[in-house]
Amino acid sequence: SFSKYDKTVLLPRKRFIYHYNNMRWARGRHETYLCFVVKRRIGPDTLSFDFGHLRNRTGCHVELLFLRYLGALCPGLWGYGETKLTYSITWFCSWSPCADCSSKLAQFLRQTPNLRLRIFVSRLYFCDREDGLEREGLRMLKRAGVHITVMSYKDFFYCWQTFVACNQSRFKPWAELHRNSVRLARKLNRILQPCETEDLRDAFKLLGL
DNA sequence: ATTTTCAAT
Repeated sequence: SFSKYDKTVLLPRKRFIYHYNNMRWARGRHETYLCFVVKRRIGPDTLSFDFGHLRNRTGCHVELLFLRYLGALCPGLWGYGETKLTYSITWFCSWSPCADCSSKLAQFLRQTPNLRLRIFVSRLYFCDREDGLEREGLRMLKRAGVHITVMSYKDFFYCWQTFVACNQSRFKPWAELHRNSVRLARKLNRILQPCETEDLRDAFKLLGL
């Protein structure tokens, strides 16, 4: 239930820096953090509705934990007719989702068209193999309408201001932040480019075959 | 050149 996480507690500075560091060899990050902002859409306007952060639990990746809390975070998401509300969620995750989470998220989002999701990630989780399931998972999310982006300086800066107990201290970027972000963004772009077989599938679909 | 990864002890 909602009370299981304390949304009033901000992330300690060191924890944020350690877990969101986008270094190439992120040794020992055996946890994943997810900072989120929930916005309710009313007509053309969006209103910030809630924010906070979550950490994975043993046996439950943080994305699926978030889905568990979704009903409490977005009242009216599953209403009928007039009572059905539209939400936009932006989350910032220290790792990109695994194949299983991507698949479950994509499936969930297809069933919930009144929910928009934007995902920022600090690092790419198991995305080295060309034919890896994690890569395909990210493409599935894209096809389900999710915008996935690698976090850049402005995103880390925003998270620092929003989710971290920064006590008005300014965000100090670590060495290589920008370089790593650019490298990972290029890698993600290559991953998200539809592969040849998908192009063919789309072409067949257009032709009605 | 190679290193890690929502742990497993």
